[in-house]
Amino acid sequence: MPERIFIGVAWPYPNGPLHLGHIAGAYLPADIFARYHRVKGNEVLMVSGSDAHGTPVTVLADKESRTPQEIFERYHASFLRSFRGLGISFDIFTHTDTPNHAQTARDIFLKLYERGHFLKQRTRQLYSPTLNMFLPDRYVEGTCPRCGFARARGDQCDKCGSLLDPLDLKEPRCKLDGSVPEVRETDHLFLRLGDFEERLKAWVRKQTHWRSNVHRFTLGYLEEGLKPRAMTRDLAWGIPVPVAGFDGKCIYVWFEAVIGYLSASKQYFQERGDPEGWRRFWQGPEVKSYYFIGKDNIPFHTIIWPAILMGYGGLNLPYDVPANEYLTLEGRKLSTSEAWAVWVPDYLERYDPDPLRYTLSVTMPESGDLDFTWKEFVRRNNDELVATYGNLVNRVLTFTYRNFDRRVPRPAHLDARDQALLAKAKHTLQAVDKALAHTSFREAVREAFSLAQEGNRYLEDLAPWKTLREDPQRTATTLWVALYAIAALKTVLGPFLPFSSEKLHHFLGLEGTAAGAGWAIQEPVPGRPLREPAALFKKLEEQVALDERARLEAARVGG
RNA sequence: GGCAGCGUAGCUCAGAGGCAGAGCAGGGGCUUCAUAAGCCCUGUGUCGUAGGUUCGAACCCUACCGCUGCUACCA
Repeated sequence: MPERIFIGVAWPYPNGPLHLGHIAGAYLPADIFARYHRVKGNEVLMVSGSDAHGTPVTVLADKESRTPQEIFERYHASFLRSFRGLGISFDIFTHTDTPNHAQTARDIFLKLYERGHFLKQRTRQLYSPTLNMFLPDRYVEGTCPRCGFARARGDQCDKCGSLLDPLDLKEPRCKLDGSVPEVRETDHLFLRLGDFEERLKAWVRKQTHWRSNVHRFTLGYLEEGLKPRAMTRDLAWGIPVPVAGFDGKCIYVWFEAVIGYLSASKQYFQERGDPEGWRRFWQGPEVKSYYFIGKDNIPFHTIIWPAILMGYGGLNLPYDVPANEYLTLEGRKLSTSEAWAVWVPDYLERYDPDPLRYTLSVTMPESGDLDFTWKEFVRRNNDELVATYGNLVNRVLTFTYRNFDRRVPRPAHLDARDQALLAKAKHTLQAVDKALAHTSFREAVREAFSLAQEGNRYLEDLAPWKTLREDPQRTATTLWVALYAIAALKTVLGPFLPFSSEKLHHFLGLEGTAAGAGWAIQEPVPGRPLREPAALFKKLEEQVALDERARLEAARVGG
């Protein structure tokens, strides 16, 4: 029976192009998961969009003397190209600057307001008269009142480690333009998260299928107690607060960004003339909703978003939040400001998508931070994709194509050795299935590759190039079995390597697409014509690793 | 300061109470269908340090050392 799977993926800030960290942390695992469920015949809705509002966008806009609108549109377009190039298969990738989203966000905000979940509080904050804006804590620096360190941040002193209130800083300066901020009073609406604390605790305790890092982090967070949290900001760029007396203020970007999951779902179905269709992915116990995010987003998805949903009512809470840890690059944390990153648009100019998808799948930071290096990338491409998988496919297909009239050979008696490989292929289909269902992507791809290795061993044992002359029947059988293993590889690697799986599907003489062929091994049909094979992957020069490493170092700023 | 994570073979990492593992690199051999690809053989590690619990500890507990991240506006 088909399942229904909702997949929400982190909403990127459109203040720069996507880099490998974004892909490994959220978009690739979400895409693998979506493709896996689609090929199994399950109904999938995978959504995300640009988080158009928020300070990072306005800061960049100021810096470049452009409007936030221009900035977000530029990078939103870039995101769409990156996803297309990498084969990240969103059903919809929208943004938060749409009337539909604003209306959805206002509706939820007002509902919580009417139900008394908001608290009005007057706060004193630093205001920059030159920038005409209230300054976020991190954009203020000054002298630490405890230890006298001259460059303490607004929220914390990096020297003595004290947590600070920016109002306590001596000689505060604005980090953006160096001006001296002044103190101003301002009213904000605070969401009383405490209203949901007990329900959240009870709910989280039951989510024993969550990854342990996510589960523990969330429980620890809840144990500390939930304080009211400001859900409005003194900003001009965003969704205006729909409550009287809050003119000139906007809804906190995180409050409305998570609502994007819902508004994007509505938009998707509206565009298909089925305005109520979204309900099938948001209501009812038969739908499972997964949220693929980086670890820094955990509390927003396991506490704040569920709290909002509880307050609103009638919609499903997350089923799982398989948050990833961080990908580091050549041993160092990725940093946009220091330009220490591999940008997706750059990557796609020079290389194919599947090698990156493969390397990141194997190096996915599921349980701890993991390091990406260009040397490993080149090695995995050459030793694993080209030599193990690509070469297996190539040697079997070219040998069959040349010696068996360009058709699938007819097998004779299957002996124990043949049966063993067929069994291994079937077992791999199940093992990968199980690993993917549990969002264990590294394990899944390892399982899949062990079949490729087994396939090479099988060929080595049976040596069809030796038996071709004296025993064509034996040779035909060997090749048929090998083709079977390759057909299995095409299926199990499809979610990871969609582009090469489609190629292989074509070479095998199959009609339609690999993505539409089901989670099953397409048994080779004797006599069916094969198509002329070509290499699935390109070998990369060792020099590539050195060049790319040098390119990184050259681009690096500061640090 | 608080919270979290990490420290296992030359390198990158798995493992999580019961004889220390994989891949890569290095060494030796076989093969030639294949993108000079493939296959086999080859691992002497105080599992960060010091204690503790246990018949038994990389694994659990405590302390310490080192590294990292987060601390609520850069995944």
